[in-house]
Amino acid sequence: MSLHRDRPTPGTVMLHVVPVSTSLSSHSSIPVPCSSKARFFKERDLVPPGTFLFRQGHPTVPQFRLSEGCIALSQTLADGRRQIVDIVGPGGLVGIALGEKNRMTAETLSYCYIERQHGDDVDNTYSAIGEAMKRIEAHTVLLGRKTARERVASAILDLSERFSRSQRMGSENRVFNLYLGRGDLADWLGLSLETVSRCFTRLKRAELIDFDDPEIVTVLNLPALQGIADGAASA
Amino acid sequence: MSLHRDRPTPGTVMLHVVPVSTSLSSHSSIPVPCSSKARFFKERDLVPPGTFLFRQGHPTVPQFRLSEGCIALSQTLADGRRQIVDIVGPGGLVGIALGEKNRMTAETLSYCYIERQHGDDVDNTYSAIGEAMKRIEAHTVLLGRKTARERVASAILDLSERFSRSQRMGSENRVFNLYLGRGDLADWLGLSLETVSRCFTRLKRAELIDFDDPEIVTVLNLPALQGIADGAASA
DNA sequence: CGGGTCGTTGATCACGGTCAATCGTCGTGG
DNA sequence: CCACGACGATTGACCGTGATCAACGACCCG
Repeated sequence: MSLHRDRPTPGTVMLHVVPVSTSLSSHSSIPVPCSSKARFFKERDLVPPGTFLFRQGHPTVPQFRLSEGCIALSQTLADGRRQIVDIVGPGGLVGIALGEKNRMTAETLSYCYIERQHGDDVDNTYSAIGEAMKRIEAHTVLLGRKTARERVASAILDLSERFSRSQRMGSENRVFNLYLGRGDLADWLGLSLETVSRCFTRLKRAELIDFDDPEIVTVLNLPALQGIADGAASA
Repeated sequence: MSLHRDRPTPGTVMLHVVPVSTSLSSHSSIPVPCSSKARFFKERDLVPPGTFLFRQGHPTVPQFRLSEGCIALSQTLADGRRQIVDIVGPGGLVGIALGEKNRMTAETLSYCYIERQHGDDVDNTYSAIGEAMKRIEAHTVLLGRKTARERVASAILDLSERFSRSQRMGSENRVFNLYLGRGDLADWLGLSLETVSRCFTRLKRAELIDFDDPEIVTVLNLPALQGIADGAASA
């Protein structure tokens, strides 16, 4: 199999993976409250892309750590508008729920290795929460105040930092895998699918990035991208 | 004095208030790193509106709890665009920094009572962080996917819940104080000042809200407002 | 070969931003 | 006491960014 994004009959693999409800009925999940005293033995699992680890409004599930892969946390309005609130990469914590119901839907965007997070690993948990806060705060500024071009540039830089393989920074050409499709990017950046696509095309034509496969991107001019992302007044 | 928003010579009162730099020079602040082992005796202080408790990029300051009042946490881009990331009300935690530099600027929007947060008050801290997460996540959806009218309706509901005095919910008419001016609301909601003003006018004409003083608002039709805020398809 | 999904590109439109004028309130000083 | 300027809110006229609608091509799989 070449890559992700080939959802292999969603739901089948979930049976032995994580104790969450995949189906819409909630009776199959193990409703472990997020008690601070609960202890979990460490467990590691491989989850295919397109898997819903938990869904908005369903009972809370213990938090776990993503050791490899990419997961989208999203929230959906009544009429279907979707907003991806955070993109979680390796090392990130998923399931910071702190309530009885999930406020989020978590979907894997690639093959993911996930493992239970020990409740007593306080330092690790705390720093992961800090990282998540930092990301979401920056994203708030992006959504509230940046233009489409700035948003896309920011996203490319963010993802390139987190997902570039062989980060030999000597040559400034970072190649990396956007685990998000154009539609996912749109739902993350608060734009429409078409606008995202157009921005990619423009950045490509400006030779700031390059791509053949629309999901594998090369950063050609990092400083210029950074300038755009930071809102440097460009002519 | 009638209310807030009459900045009484900013900076003068800070001398004995919080160990943060009010002036732009950072030598006057006590650069207490956010060590988890640090203990602070509880201390309570009254801070006037328009006070900057700390600024983006300055050394971190110990976190404290807002027992009364309203504080805006904002981030500013290089070219001056400002985004208010969170509005903190009574009970909220301020200064969840977790780094060496503040990512935020904190400005009081009213007279505020602030008190030191005990580092060992883990339960309280944890739940406050959870609340902050919840707010900022909801705000992400607002910024990414809601229309101007929906944003303003959401903001009014949010603030009315948090700041309505005499919350006798029997009569559904909640009167409350927007501690934010139109410009602050704009920077919070990712809109322009004028758009915010227009939305207020429209909601007033539709008799969903009422106000004479533009900062003191009465909610006249809560369910309808809720419908708009949630994106219910309105004719 | 046909149907599905995803990405790109074009044409058009509308929501909300920008620019600008006006009004009311407040504080200050002549 | 009133004139003046500063500030905030409101309202109007206009414009531009990005959404929407639509067509098309590439690719994958059955």
